[in-house]
Amino acid sequence: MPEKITRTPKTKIKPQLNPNISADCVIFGFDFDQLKVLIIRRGVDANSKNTRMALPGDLIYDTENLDEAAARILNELTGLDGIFLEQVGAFGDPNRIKTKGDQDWLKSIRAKPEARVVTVAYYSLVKMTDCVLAPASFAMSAEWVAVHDIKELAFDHFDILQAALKKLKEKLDTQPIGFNLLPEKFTIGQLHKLYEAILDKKIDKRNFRRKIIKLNILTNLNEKQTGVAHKPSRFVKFNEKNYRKLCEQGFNNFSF
Amino acid sequence: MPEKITRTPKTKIKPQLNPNISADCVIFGFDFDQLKVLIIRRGVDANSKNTRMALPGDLIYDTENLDEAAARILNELTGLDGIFLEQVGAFGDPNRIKTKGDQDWLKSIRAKPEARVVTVAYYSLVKMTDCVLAPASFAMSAEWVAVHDIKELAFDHFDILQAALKKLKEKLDTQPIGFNLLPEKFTIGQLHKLYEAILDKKIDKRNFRRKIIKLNILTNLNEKQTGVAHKPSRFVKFNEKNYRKLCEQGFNNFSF
DNA sequence: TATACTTAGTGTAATTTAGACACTATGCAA
DNA sequence: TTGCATAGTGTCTAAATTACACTAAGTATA
Repeated sequence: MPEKITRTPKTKIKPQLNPNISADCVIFGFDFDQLKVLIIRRGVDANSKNTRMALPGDLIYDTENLDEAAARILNELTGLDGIFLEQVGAFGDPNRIKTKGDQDWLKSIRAKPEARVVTVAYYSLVKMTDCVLAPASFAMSAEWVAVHDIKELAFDHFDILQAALKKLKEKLDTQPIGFNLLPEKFTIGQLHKLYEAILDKKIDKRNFRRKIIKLNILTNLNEKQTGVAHKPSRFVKFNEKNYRKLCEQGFNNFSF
Repeated sequence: MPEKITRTPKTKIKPQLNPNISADCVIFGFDFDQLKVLIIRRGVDANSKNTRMALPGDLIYDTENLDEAAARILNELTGLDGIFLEQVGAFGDPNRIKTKGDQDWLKSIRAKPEARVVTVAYYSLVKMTDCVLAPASFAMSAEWVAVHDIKELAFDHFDILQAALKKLKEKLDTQPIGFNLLPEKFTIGQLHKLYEAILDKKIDKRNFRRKIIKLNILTNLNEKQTGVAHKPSRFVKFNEKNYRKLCEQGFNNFSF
C-alpha cells in the first residue's frame, strides 16, 4: 500500500509583475542568406493599420531573475528552451517609452503605462526552423525581419538592436558561436555566409576555410547536399567535445 | 533698457528614488603597484564593529538615466566629474539582497529594504590622487582596497566586481584605456606595471615597450624621475590627438 | 668610496599568422 | 552540350608574435 504523503500546503503567492523592470530579447536567426531578427508587431487598437514594430519583451516577475525572464519571453514566442542567451545591457533613459506612439501602445497593454521602466536586453541565437512562432501575450504577430531592413522600432528598441549586433560581432570574434544559428548538419559554405552576414563584410573563402578547419571543431559527415544546381558540398557538424577542449586551452581569437 | 523676460514658473517636482532600480560603481584605481577598488564600509548600526564592505551604489532617481546615476554616485564619493564610466550590466537575482546581513544593513538605509532591486553596474577608471574621498549618503567610510585582497562583499557585489574586472580586461585588449588610471606624466614602466596588474600576468618588457611605442600615442617629455634608487626613467604623456587619429583608422587590437 | 641593488632601456632571430590571389570539379538548368 | 553556380584546393609575402640578455644610471649601504 503506497505511503500517504502529507504536504503542508504552501500559500501560493501569485507572482507579481514589477512595473519598473522589463526584459527585451533580440532573437537572431539565419536563413542561409541574411541575418534576421524576430520582430513583433502590434496595433494600438484591435484592427489598427497603424502597427508598430518592436522587440519582444515584457515586464519581469518579482520572483524571476533576469535570465529567466528573458528565457521566458523567448520561450513564449518561439516555443524554444535551453537556448543561448546573453545579456546586452540595461537601457534606462527616463524618456525611452515616452513618445506619443509608444504611450498609446503601452496604454493598451500595461497597468501603469507611464511608469518609468528600465529594460534589460538580451540577445539570443536560434535555429529559425526550430521556432514555432506563437505570438504571446505581448505580441499580436511575430515575424522574421532582415536586420538590414530595420530602420526604426518602437521605444529605444532600435538602439538595443544595434547594441545587440555589436555584442554579437564581438562575441563571434572570440567564440565560434555561430553554430547556434545553423541546423545540425550544415556546409562550410553556409557557415562562411553566416559570418559574412553577421560581420557584414566579405571574407576570403580560402582563408575562412583554412582558419575554421584548423580549429578542429567540425566533424565531416559522409553526406552531401542534394538537389542543388552546383557541385554539392559535404555536410559537417559541430564537434562539441573538441570545442570544449579548445576552450580549455584558452581559445580567444577568431577574428576576420 | 534690458528687456524683461517673463518665464512661466515650472512646478518643481521633487525627484523620486525608484525603489526597484539601483546603480553600483566599481571604481578602479592604481597605486603604481596594485589594482585597487573603492570600497565603502558600513556598520549595521552607528558604532557597530561588524562592518560590511560593499561597492558604492544607490537607488536611482526617476528623472535620471542610468549613466547619470552612476556618474552621480562616482561624483558624490570622489568629487570627480567627467570620468570614464562604462556599463557592466544588470544584476537582478530576486535574492541578491536577501541574506540576513544584507537585510539588516538595508533596513538602516532604505525605505523599503525588502523591495526587489535590480542593479545596473558600472565600472570606472580614476586617478587615485585626484580623488577627494567624501563618504556620501550611502557610505560611512570609503577606502581603496587591492582587488586581490577582496574575498567577499555584501549582496552580489563580489560577482559584480568579477564581471567588471572581466570587462576591464577585455576593454584593455581593444583600447589603450589605462591612461585614465595614471597621472598626467608617467613612465612606460608604470604603464607596463599597470597592464600586468590589470591582466594579472607577466608581460615581456621589451615586447610591451615596442608595441606601445609603435602606436605613437605617447609623447616623450624632457623630464626624468628624480629620487629613485635606480636609473631614472623618462616621463611621457598620453597624446590624445594621435590616439583619436588611431581610433579613426580602426584600431582594435592591443592584446598581450 | 666601492659595491650592491634596482629599474631603464635596447635588438635580433625564429615562428606564426594574415592577406591576397586563380583555377579545376561537379552537379543542375536551359 | 553549354552555361551557370558553388565546392574545394595551395602558395607566396608581409606583418606580428614570441623568446631572450646585456649595459646604463641612479640610490643605499657597508
